Amino acid sequence: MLPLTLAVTQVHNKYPIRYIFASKFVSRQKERVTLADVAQKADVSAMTVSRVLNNKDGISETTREHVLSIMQDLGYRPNRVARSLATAQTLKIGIVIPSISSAYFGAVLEGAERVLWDNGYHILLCNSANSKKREQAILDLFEEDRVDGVMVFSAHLPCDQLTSYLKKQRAAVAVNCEVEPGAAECVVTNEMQSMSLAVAHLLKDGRRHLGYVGQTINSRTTRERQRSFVLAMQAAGFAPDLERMMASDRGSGYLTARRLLEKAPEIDGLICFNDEFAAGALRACYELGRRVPDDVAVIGYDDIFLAELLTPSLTTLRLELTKPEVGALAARMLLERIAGRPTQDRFMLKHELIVRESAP
Amino acid sequence: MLPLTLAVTQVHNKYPIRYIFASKFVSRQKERVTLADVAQKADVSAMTVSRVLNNKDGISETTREHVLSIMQDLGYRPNRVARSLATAQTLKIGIVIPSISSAYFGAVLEGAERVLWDNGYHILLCNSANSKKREQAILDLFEEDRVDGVMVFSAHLPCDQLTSYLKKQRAAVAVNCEVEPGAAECVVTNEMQSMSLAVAHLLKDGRRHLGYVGQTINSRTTRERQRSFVLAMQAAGFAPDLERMMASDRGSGYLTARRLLEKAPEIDGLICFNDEFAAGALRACYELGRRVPDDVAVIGYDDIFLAELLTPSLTTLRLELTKPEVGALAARMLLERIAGRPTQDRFMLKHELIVRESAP
DNA sequence: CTGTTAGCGCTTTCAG
DNA sequence: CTGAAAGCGCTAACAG
Repeated sequence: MLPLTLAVTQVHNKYPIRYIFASKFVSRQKERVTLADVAQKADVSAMTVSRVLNNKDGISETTREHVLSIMQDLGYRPNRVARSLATAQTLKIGIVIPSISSAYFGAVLEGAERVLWDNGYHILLCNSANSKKREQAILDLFEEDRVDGVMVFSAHLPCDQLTSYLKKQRAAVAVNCEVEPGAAECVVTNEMQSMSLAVAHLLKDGRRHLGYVGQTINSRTTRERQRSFVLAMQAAGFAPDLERMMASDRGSGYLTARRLLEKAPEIDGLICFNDEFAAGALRACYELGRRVPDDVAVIGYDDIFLAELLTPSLTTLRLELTKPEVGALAARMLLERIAGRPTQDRFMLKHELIVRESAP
Repeated sequence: MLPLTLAVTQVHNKYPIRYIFASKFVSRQKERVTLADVAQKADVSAMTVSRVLNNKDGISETTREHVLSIMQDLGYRPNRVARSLATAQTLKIGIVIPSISSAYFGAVLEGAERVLWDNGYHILLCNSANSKKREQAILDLFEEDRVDGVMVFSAHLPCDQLTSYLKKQRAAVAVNCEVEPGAAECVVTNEMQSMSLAVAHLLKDGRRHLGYVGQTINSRTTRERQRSFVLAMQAAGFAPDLERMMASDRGSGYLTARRLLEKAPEIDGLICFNDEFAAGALRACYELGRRVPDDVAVIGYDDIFLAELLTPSLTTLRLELTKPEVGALAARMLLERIAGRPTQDRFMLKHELIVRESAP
């Protein structure tokens, strides 16, 4: 399509490490001013420049000013790569996320980024694209990058594997993952509590035929949410009715809801894995001539930005923390751990029900 | 709120570089197997190990197998920091994005990540949070990180400053930014073309009182889209009517549309900066009792995932490339440039009008 | 086919 | 208060 051919790069999988041999035709690093250049021009030792750079005590004010002005003149920028090698600290955090483009993870990431940036850390971001293999490859590479810590969101790796990968890292925080305690700090949502809220809300309204529009992607949240639906229904005295549960992958909330409603037309209440699925469900109801909320009530999860703008506006389960706050919390926990201070190692977050038009 | 106190870190702004002095109480790097360890155990020189690692020719099969097995045994992972220092290549790309959580940028980012990962590059991601100061700080830090290239999306820095920052980088691609040619490759949208499509579509429908719901955030796209609206209206023979244009920042598309409709009730067609704004406009129409599209037609930009799920489904301007494709294109251009092969240095992308219910 | 030497640009450590 | 020497873990450039 595009007039671009790429440098040939090869991935060698026989290696214990995933190693990519990049093209040789790479332009060399630009010539850059080094600390030694500054030292020479300022007529002091490299160490003096280094001390000024790191704001160490025991430097006379005159020398300091002098060195600083030379740094200015030369447009000196310290080389963090060299610095990292010498100090065994990279000031980088590796983040693994199942999907960058999801509204949910994007918002969480934003909160984490803010906290990390404010504390001098940079983010190395990788998208696992909902693949276990890639999660493993990414975590391995983070080890090679010698990141100071990693954050994992909604991992697909099973508990034992994830645990062993995280143990190899300097510090780790897992958000909505299953990990053995000790391997990483952990932020998780209380899925049973939230699902109970939703189910109770629909039942108290006199609805009796609830359906669940789930997601198939393999993660703690998808599993727990589905399991909780069954449990909550049972707790309310209903036999689990698998006919009224249907799951599919991202993007097909609309189709799934539509098939579900066609298969089980008696359904009068739908709980959807997230707000995007719920939006699809609203559309499906509309097309099938089912009025919302009169015929079918719809509840989503996450309270995304558009939830209150939909018509009817969406009743949804909102986390007690905003999504950026969740990211920020996880980031703060990671920083604590990097600093060697142990913190509470498991945060459990609740949802609250935001009642709007789709399920009053 | 949370039982967490942070390691005290300070940002010193008097320095020419933004330098953060992190806490001293940082846990040291885990003891790790080095290349020298492997060499010793395998009873070969470091260079032999290095050659095996890099898949160089001129190694006997036996030695290679032997070294590989020792690497396995020891669980060796090469240190990319050291490698970067020695080779002056980091295999990292710095990305500056105005907002991670926006559906638009998230999708673009995802495409870029995929291409970069496939070619062995990692992403250093920073959120400029729509701040010029932060953009500058980020670009400075990318220089210190010695990234192999940078990608900038919808920068806020004015053309001349952005140009000078990008010139200092090894390679750069700017997406929807104004940059002097040569400083960076560039992918931009043709705003005049797209706005003309939208305006023509509404006018041919007999509508005469068009309004524009804009965004105030300072970027090429916001400026161009607004300017194009005026120009397109003039070209169609209407005097520019500033009364029918209103802009606000992110999140308040609903409010802006509402105020606009109250101020200029004769409006029968709205063009909105993006689909989220358009969703707000739909809601505003609903609340004001204006039927869409009968009383007011609404057009958005981007064709986000939810656009066709809204009721009425949204007529919108979709780029000829999907958002991930835009990211992927930009990433490929960057890789070409890193490889030293010059490519076309400006891509101009068109929009097409996706006609749905909100403006048939 | 394999080894030796000398850095990459910074910081740690020890002297003065 | 400042400097000299050694090294972080790897690779480039020569030898052999």
